Amino acid sequence: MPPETRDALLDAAEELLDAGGVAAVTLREVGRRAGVSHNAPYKHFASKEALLAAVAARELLRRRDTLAGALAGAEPAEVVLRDALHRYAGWALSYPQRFKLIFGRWTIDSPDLAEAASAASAQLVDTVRAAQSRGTLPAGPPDRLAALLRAVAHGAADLEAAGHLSPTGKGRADAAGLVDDLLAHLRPGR
Amino acid sequence: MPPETRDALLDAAEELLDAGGVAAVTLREVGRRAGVSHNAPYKHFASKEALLAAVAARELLRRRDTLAGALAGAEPAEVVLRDALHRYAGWALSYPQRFKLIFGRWTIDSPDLAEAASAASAQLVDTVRAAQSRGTLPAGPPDRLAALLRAVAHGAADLEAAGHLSPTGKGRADAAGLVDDLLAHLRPGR
DNA sequence: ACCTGAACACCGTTCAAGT
DNA sequence: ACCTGAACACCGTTCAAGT
Repeated sequence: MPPETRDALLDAAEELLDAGGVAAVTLREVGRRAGVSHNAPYKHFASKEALLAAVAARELLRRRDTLAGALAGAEPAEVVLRDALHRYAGWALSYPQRFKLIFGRWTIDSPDLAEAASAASAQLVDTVRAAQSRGTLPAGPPDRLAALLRAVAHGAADLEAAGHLSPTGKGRADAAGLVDDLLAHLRPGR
Repeated sequence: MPPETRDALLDAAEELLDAGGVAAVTLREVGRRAGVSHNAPYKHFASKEALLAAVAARELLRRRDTLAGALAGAEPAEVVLRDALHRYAGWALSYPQRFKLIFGRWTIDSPDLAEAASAASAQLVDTVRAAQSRGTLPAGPPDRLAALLRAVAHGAADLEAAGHLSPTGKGRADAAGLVDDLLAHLRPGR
């Protein structure tokens, strides 16, 4: 285990991010919490922006792994798919600051990250294809269908996190419910 | 016209926001651009956060007006609806920083804003209801259907802005296309 | 290779004045 | 009522050293 300060810095940054948003993560406070000088971070990250990118990268890789686990399940494709979309929305609502960090500035051009993202995306497309051949999703290009499903999960979670989902109580919708609505509308033969 | 410095400050803040994101809007630079001392903003806004909230508020009210215009069109409901959703996504992609500001921190609890948001939402629901009675949208609670449509437009635009929409070229999707896909899937009788 | 302390330019906010 | 200038505490980043 070479650099253990590096992990301590990442942990401290993530903690500050979760607690107070990106504005609260301060290089100096990160150093303080990691027990090093206000200036040691520069030996591990080129800048504050680079530290934030590393936090985002770590979280994205974690997400990729849990998605892979969910999609590898033995259940029918439509169940696995619904579960994965619910998890996506649940994650966004549980860690809104990480969610916003990751999608707020996709200047993260590291090849591992791009690869992680496209691997996750490919897995989702595979599951969509499986559901299509089971007749639980309509025909059509599976990648567009996957993008549509993901857009709903993403948008509904973002709107719910921002409090923009029907604040008035009548037909109250939450992100998971909207995902279910879409899946129901997509079910063929009705 | 009472306070014309106030508008100058809002304009300067918006300019900085569009150019460099929320991190680039600095109270001192805002003052500089507005031709006042680094400190005059405090006579018009309680804090930097309050200035940003006012920028978000102004943009939200503008949006409400253009949405109202689009929804008041004489065309068939499904055309008006499609147009409004396309405009929503187009706005998000044209002004990503304003979009992120507005949905990034919905602590904007001013009553005018809440009212503007819910008025816009009600108009969208009305259009959905009209499309339903024309038979171009499936039955079901119109507010949930409206939330679903908005979630797709919102999520697809956010993902496209972040570069997360199928970076690989095959079944390439953009926000407007995903909105169209959803409307096509929702068309009853097929 | 990793860390420290001083230093610089910048920022948000407050305060005592000015008109 | 609106604005200014000095001041304070804080921050990102750089630099010259230390081990």
